[in-house]
Amino acid sequence: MQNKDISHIFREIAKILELKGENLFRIRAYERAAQTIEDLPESIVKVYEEKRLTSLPGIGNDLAKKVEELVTTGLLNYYHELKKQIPSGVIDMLGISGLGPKTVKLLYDNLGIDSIEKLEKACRQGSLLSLEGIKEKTQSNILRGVELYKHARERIYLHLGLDIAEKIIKQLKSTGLIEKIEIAGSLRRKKENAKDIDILAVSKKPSEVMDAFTASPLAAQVLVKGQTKSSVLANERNIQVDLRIVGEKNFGSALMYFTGSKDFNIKMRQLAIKKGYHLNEYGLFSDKDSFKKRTLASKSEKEIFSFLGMAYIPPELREARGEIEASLEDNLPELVEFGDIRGDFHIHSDYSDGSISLEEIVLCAKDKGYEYVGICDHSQSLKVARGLSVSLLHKKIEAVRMIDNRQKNIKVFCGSEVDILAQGKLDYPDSVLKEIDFVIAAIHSGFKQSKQELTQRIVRACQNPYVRAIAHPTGGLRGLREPYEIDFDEVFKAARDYNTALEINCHPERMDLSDTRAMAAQRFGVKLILGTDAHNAEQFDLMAFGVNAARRAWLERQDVINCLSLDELSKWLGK
DNA sequence: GCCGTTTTCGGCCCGACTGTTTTCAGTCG
Repeated sequence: MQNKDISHIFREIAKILELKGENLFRIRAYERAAQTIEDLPESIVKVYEEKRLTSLPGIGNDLAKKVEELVTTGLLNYYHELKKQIPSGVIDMLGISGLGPKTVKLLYDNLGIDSIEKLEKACRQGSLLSLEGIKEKTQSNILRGVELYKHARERIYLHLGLDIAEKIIKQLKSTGLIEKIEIAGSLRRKKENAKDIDILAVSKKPSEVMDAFTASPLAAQVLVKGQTKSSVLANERNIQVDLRIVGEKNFGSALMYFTGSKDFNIKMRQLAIKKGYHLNEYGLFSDKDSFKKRTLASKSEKEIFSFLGMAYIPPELREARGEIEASLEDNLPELVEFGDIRGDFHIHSDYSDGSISLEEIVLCAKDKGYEYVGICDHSQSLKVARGLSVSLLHKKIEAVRMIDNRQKNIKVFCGSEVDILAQGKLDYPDSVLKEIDFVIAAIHSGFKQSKQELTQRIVRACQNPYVRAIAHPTGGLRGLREPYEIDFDEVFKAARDYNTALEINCHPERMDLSDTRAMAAQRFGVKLILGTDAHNAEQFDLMAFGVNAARRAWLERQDVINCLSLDELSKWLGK
């Protein structure tokens, strides 16, 4: 039973309870617990075994018992009973935008609609009009929701989301109606993927901006259009874009609200209440009553945090994972910044499957202002990526040495991304490994092995005296291949004890370790290393996304190998 | 169902937009 299985079951329970019209706060308790378990950087089974379940936020006695039942029996009787009451197709209908529990229940109870297919048919036949409170407009909106559902929009990578957002911002600015505009939402928090794009702007003519936005050539479809808030589907990737207009004096509070996360907002508002204030997107107020209230802060986020006695919380941390408490105690981490990065290690040259030469790599690294660069090509077994035979590796070592000798302002290391073979042996013998400056070990085969076998392979690699890091430790390819299962405690322990770094692979399809895993690793005492896995010149830019993930993982400079000075790095390489 | 520096009971974030109403419920973020 994995964390994601249990969080899935809790979410399903929440949906069924919604359909049954249960107490909203009870429903939210299940959703909150699901989120806690999903974000949990360690195995819920371990938390259960160590009797720490009720110490998790949002998990009390009752939910702890349910987790226990799931962990020990693999089943949950309560869930089983609930599922009997509502067909699964009815639960699926909740996934349709604009269709909530009340309407779904109405459709199911009165028309027996228990699947999205039946819903679509009923809309087309006009059957919904027989119901009280549903007229032509609602029916066509539901049908539109069904259409959108069928062309399911997936979450998009951060870099693509930022790209689309920039285009829209550029277009809006060109209207001349905008005084100030910023990306908010999960993109501002630098979350690795986004389900929508949130933009906040200041304008004296909000309704004209709304007209321009909804009529934009970049918008394929208008979902909602109001005085100060509109949503469209972008013609690129069909992603939803929300635009909100506020006054200059509310910009800070609106930016905070619109940046989220949702859980962060809830906690902030609760904190404001506890201190006797009232917080919403228009500001921090002395009182909820609109006649008595005075504005305490609203213009900038800093002002609001400061009035609440808090240190400024960078957007990347705003996930309700303890940052509010840390901020109140003035105990926030000093997050690593892009400017702290002094080099990149995980780069492939045209010796194996990269498209750039050694010389070009050095130029790219200099261009980034790096002090050092490691060139890692694949090892001999990885034939598909033209892994280097021992003799070719020797040639490459020679070539790198020659280039390095010619450099004044940058140190060039010869590295290798060495396969961890099925039994945990490395793809070059130690006698060869010791000639390489930087060995990063990786699993590229045998993904189907058991959790124990995969864990042992990585542990053995960590223990090898020549291995300095483990590349993409969980092996997932987003949307393509599920990560393999490993025992993180064991891997973290080996990495810490043998001073082997774990990579945050910056490639958007990898992002491995993820932010929450990297956070867990750091708390275990493991060092992290950022690697772009660049195979061409453009991919050097992916480092920024690794820094984003590192910041979301609460990492400071001393946690990240790429921040070491050349001297410190050389010492570390010597293990 | 959770949770506690006002509380072990009685709260639980809050406002915009929509459609169907004639003051509001449902949905969303």
